[in-house]
Amino acid sequence: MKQTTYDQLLEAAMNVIRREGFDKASVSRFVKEAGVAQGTFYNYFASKNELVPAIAARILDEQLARMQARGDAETLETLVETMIDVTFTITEEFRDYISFCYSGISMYYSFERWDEIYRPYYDWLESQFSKLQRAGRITTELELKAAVNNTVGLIEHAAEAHYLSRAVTEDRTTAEAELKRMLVRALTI
Amino acid sequence: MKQTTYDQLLEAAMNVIRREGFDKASVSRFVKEAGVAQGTFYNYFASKNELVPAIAARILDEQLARMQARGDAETLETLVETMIDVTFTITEEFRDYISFCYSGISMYYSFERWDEIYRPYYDWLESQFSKLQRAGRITTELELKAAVNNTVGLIEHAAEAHYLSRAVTEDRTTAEAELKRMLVRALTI
Amino acid sequence: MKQTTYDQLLEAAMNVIRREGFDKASVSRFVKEAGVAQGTFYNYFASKNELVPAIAARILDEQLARMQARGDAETLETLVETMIDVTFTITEEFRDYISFCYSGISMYYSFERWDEIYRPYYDWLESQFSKLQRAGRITTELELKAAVNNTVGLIEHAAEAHYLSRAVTEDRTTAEAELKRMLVRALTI
Amino acid sequence: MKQTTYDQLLEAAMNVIRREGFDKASVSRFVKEAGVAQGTFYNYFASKNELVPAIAARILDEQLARMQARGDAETLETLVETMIDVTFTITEEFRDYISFCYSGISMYYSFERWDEIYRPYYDWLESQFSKLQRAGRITTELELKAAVNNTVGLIEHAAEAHYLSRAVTEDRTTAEAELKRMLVRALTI
DNA sequence: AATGAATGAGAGTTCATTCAT
DNA sequence: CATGAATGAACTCTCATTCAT
Repeated sequence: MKQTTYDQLLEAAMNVIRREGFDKASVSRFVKEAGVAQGTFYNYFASKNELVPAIAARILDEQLARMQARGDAETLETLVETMIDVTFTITEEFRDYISFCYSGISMYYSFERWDEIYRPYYDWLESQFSKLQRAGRITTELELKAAVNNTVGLIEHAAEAHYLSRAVTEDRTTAEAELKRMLVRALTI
Repeated sequence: MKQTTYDQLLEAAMNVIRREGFDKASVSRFVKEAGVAQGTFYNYFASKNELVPAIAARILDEQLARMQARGDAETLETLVETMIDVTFTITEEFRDYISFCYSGISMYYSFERWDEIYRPYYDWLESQFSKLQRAGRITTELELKAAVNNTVGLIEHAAEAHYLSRAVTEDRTTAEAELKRMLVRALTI
Repeated sequence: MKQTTYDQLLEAAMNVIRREGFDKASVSRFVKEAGVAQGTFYNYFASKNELVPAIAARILDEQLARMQARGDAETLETLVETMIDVTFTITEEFRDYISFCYSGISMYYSFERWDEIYRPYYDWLESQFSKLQRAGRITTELELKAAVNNTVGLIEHAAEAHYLSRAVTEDRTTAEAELKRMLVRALTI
Repeated sequence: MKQTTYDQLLEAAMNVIRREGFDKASVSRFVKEAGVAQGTFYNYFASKNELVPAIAARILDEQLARMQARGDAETLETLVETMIDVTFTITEEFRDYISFCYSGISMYYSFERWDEIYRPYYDWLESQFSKLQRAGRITTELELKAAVNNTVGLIEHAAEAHYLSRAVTEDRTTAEAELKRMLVRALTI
């Protein structure tokens, strides 16, 4: 099955960014990599900036899909473990794009755009938390939405600290274990 | 007392960013705002990029100074409260520069540069945690460095979610309370 | 009665120019406005430039038709009055296209193209002058073709000064009266 | 004496327009001709469009200077003769720029910009007319400002018809004579 | 230490036009 | 006749940086 021009362009853009870094990321590089004309880019993206949320969405979609693929968790421990594991793996895989997306979105878009992209993930987690709460496996001391927010934020921060910062020296297993312990302590009844 | 040209330039840069946004941030704007010649900039900064860590450091120094000004905390609750309060206030005050710094550093520098800037903050918090641990006020279940890292990350994430994202609708007091409760649950004995 | 694609395109182009100005005048705008495909334009116009004389001709045809609709003038005064009145009205109505036509024709075509478009108008006026001359109502001191040329030019210049320039403050009635007086003085026996 | 960069650029732009026509007129051609860098252009002109009124002003300044160089006219005939002669000569000399200026100004500027450029010329002519009127050599039937406006317009139109249109076949002497006769008839007592 | 004119590569974007369907 | 994706040259303009004064 033939790849669409849109996919060609998105993939090319991601390759360029991975290989040459954010600085060299330019429309002219993208189209050269994709093997299409300069003008073709603008048939698919209104501007260069529109590439940024497109990449971000692709990563988050992938992340959520992997979490959902594991099925609904029976316990808080399992849920937290899944989230941590998938987030760390995704962060490792897509480390080269994550800075790019942060920079790009904060530069060119309001944070509402972030929320829009994160929305499915937040909604899914909220429903998971809600279910566990009804099963008596999560504290009712915490407000649900805030807990969701803080959980996602904490896991992401840890994964980024691990994979984007070279200064963190502990191994992944330790980092994940510490993080899990902290989260379970925070959320358990 | 006369302001040094260096300070003039740094302040001018911050004014431009605050007033005109990240996109308009350029050396030519900075020097116009500072009222000096184009070439003068390069007597003080090796390149435009050097401005980014300079601004980041200025913000983090200010943040740490305010935390330290409150004196050593006797309890975990007090420490967490102080950190949350100061971080939220700083994030509010300097919200316009935070994206700029993230973007700039991730674009032009390795994350080691981040660590270097954060180092005094981490060190201070580690000593605070250590002291509280010895006083039996923090769990010994968690590895100290990881706990420090995760704590800073969680607070920062929450503050940024609150001030940089317009989608979060809860008020500051609620956000802070939820965050504190979660952190204390995670860290307390 | 269904409008032909040609007319749709011409009308669309005129709408775009009127609404969005000369700068936005491009084939892609025209076809979007007309609701046809990009390629369709080239079934009706050899190139974008061909639109310019098409619009110019449409305006001049309309102008001449209105003058002729008033019937043959018996006196110089009546003729001059008719010409002035119609020219001022047309200039007002089509002011948005006049710059476009001037620019476009001078850019892409020789002035012979102008003459070609103006030819029917000149010919008609020459016959009118000739008739009045024979009736002893126009001086024979002036060479006919030159007088025709100068008359058309003077009236057009005045109308454009009135409607395209905001600096002219006199009202239309005054401007027309002064112009008529001047022309009659120049042409009368 | 060394030519300033500004003059180099203006002259280069005029050469390019004369040699290659309006279509090829682009900033990159101008700077190549002037032998300076692309960016240098923007040290002297805020945008490409700013070149247009600059050229227009240069031409009109030259025209007025030549008219004034002939000294104050004693009779209407002399004044009209001078104006016609100078305008025809200037139009011939600068014929290649005149379309460019018309197009450019009408495209990018309000007509107020035209008035601004023409102002010194109008003012001078008004004072000349006024003087001749007091000397009993010009009719008082016509309103002064309108007469000035119409006179300038008529002469310009005739000169442009002569030099920009290839269809006009009469020689310059005849064209000038006809024009003069018409104007004197219109303005004389 | 300060100046600011000059640099020139390269950015994002637009556009008229083509052509296979 | 109509389509619209693809083209790619050309455009204006910005920018960080240099260097003679």
